[in-house]
Amino acid sequence: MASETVRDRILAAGERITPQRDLIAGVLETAPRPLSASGLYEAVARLDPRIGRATVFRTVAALERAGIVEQLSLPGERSGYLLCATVGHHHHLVCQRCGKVSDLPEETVGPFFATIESDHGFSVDHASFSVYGTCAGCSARLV
Amino acid sequence: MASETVRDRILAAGERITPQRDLIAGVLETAPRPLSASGLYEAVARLDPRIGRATVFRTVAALERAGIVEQLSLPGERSGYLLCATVGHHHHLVCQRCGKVSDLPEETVGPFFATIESDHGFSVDHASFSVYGTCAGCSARLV
DNA sequence: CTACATATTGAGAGTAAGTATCACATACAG
DNA sequence: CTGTATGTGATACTTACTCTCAATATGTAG
Ligand SMILES: [Zn+2]
Ligand SMILES: [Zn+2]
Ligand SMILES: [Zn+2]
Ligand SMILES: [Zn+2]
Repeated sequence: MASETVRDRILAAGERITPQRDLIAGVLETAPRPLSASGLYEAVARLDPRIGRATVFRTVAALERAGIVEQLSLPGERSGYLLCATVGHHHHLVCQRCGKVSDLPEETVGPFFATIESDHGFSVDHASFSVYGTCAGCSARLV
Repeated sequence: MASETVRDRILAAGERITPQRDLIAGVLETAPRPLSASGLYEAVARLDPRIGRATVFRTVAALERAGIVEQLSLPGERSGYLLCATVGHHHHLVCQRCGKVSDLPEETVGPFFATIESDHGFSVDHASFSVYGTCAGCSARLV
């Protein structure tokens, strides 16, 4: 089901489906946490060594265009590629203990942007950020 | 004065002062907007062509350790290096029209993090983000 | 002021991410 | 089924760092 959904989302975005895209989306879909460029390339190459490096990056770009993949980037760290269940641009909570990434819903972020607009006269077009910390599950386990 | 202040901040952080660090900090200090890796390196090399590439990056790292420089990074864009007046880790509003970067004060960000903690049980350690949009000055000019 | 331990520098090689090119292959609309 | 727009793989290239190491400079202790 999930696999079909990703396929559908790719098609719905007007992007073509190819075996390579299917495979790469599958790798991202089953990864428990964001994959680095090399991690993704290696995982893909393990399943099909014929896939070229460029295809991996082009596919990630296509999946980003389709709103299926988000790229996380943090200063001083390698960026990570992440397949998101949430449709459209959004933000993330990244647990530094278990690596789990959860989507930050609009209703949490909206009021923050509203504050920025009212307090600073700054009209927000776009933001891309991830918040790092400890998730509820890991906090519970630490008690 | 500002130059002395940066020097003092470097020393206060337990980092050594060298002519190269002084020069690089000066370039960052006078830049009207964040400099890319190559932009910074070229600007520095113009003032002293003997400075090595590695020294530029090592100096930026030292200035980051001293809390003087922040690195902005956004998926799909080259990262930018920025000398901040605000001491300590903080966040930025980046105007997409004039390039101006302003510091986002803690009182704007704090309640947002508090919401994340209360709504998601996620305890925030660290976040690094920049919000892109149009600053008050540019908005006024557009009326 | 001098000497010394320790940190920093510059040159240059090395690594990793990502892009460009182009001949060949394939998805999919008609 | 066919044609064309699009995607693919090999490979070379670019950009952004990082590493190494001998030479040098810094700041401190005497
Ligand atoms: Zn997501
Ligand atoms: Zn966790
Ligand atoms: Zn700042
Ligand atoms: Zn502006």
